[in-house]
Amino acid sequence: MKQTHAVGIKIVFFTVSEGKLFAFLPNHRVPEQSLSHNHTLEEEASICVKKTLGLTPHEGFVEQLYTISDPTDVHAVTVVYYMLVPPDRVSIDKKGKWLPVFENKQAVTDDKILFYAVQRLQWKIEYTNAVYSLLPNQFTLGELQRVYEAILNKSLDKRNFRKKILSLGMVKDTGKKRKQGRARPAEVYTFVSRKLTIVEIL
Amino acid sequence: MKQTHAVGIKIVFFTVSEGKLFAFLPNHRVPEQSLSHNHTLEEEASICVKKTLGLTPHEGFVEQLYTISDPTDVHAVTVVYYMLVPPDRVSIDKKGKWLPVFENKQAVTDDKILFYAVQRLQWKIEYTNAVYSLLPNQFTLGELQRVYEAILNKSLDKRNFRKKILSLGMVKDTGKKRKQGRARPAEVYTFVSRKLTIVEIL
DNA sequence: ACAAAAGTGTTAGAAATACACCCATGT
DNA sequence: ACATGGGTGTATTTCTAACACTTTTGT
Repeated sequence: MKQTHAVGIKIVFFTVSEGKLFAFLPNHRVPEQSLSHNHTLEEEASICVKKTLGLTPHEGFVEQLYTISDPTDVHAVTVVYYMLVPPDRVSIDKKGKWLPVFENKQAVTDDKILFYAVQRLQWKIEYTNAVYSLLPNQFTLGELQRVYEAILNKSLDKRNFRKKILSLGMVKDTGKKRKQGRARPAEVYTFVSRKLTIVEIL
Repeated sequence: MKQTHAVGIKIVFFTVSEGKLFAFLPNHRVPEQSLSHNHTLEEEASICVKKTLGLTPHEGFVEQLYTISDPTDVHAVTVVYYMLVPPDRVSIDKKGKWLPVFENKQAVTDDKILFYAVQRLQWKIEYTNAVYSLLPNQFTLGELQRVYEAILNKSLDKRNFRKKILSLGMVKDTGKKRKQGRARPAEVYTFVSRKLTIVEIL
């Protein structure tokens, strides 16, 4: 005799904007959805992404975090994911629901999930190219650094950062330059690969 | 309207013995069990551990790996764990069901799960004291090194290994010595903590 | 001329790696 | 005496971290 359970998924959506890490938390909650029959978890996650932000999952980077269970909850079993959302796909009308992760002082229902997701994200960007999904196709090293700083919540040394990134070979120079304001134009880079890659020094 | 799903758990049991990493694979399968109502995943995992090997989970180290889904499977959703089993709790009569992970050439039904579990385990022991659960309370550095070598599937330099382990402060000297065979008696060590600890150099 | 961000090298300390011999015991 | 596993130190290389000034552009 087989027993069945209500299964849900939760997705912590992250984006970086104005030098800050934001999470999508409408009503101070992590978006959640029930798993339907005939759907895999991945399919259901796609639907959740679509429904919540109007995106498809391959527009960002999605990773499964872990699975929790609580027989007394609406969902006896909940599979938790996080997704990195490119800032240009964040629509303005949802602005109020994106909370700055490190500054927010409001209570968040799923704060443990949120903090764990942040930690896993911080970890992930240290040894993979996962940040590609938080930057447009072309970007400057300054922009890249600001994304790292926003996620790690600390400032980094410019020279050491560039040395590291370039030695890892995760980005390549396009030869183009971009002017911004009244500053010196910056070199424009692209990611060598826009798929998740373990970057390690051989 | 809420839909429900059959949920299962699978546990990859590891142990180290005779200098080799073994996984418990009766019928070349990873042990599996259905989640019952009123049980959390952790409770169900405990029951599975008990039923499969006659142990309680706190006799070893248990970690959740990830959750997979297949709507056409007996279990639409399966949560995968691995557990490190102290070798002295491995009973002889189950001997034939423990397969040597790196030497085994027989087909294993859940080989992807198995290999992923091995990889996560290899990773884990690099920055935590998780191996405590594969050693008795008292052990020599030689025994500890053989456990690392079995899991990493490569040999390590004795001097560098000892330097590293001692500098991490995860073990302490008991002052006792243990004679084994016709060799020089070895210092006996214990783990500073038998809880999972992130070991890093400050 | 000045404000703003981009770009660039060196040095010192820490950590990782490679490597070979003597020690204490049992047979 | 010899076989077995235990124990120890040094030199090299690599990685990390700290640090300040010049360049190019717009105003």
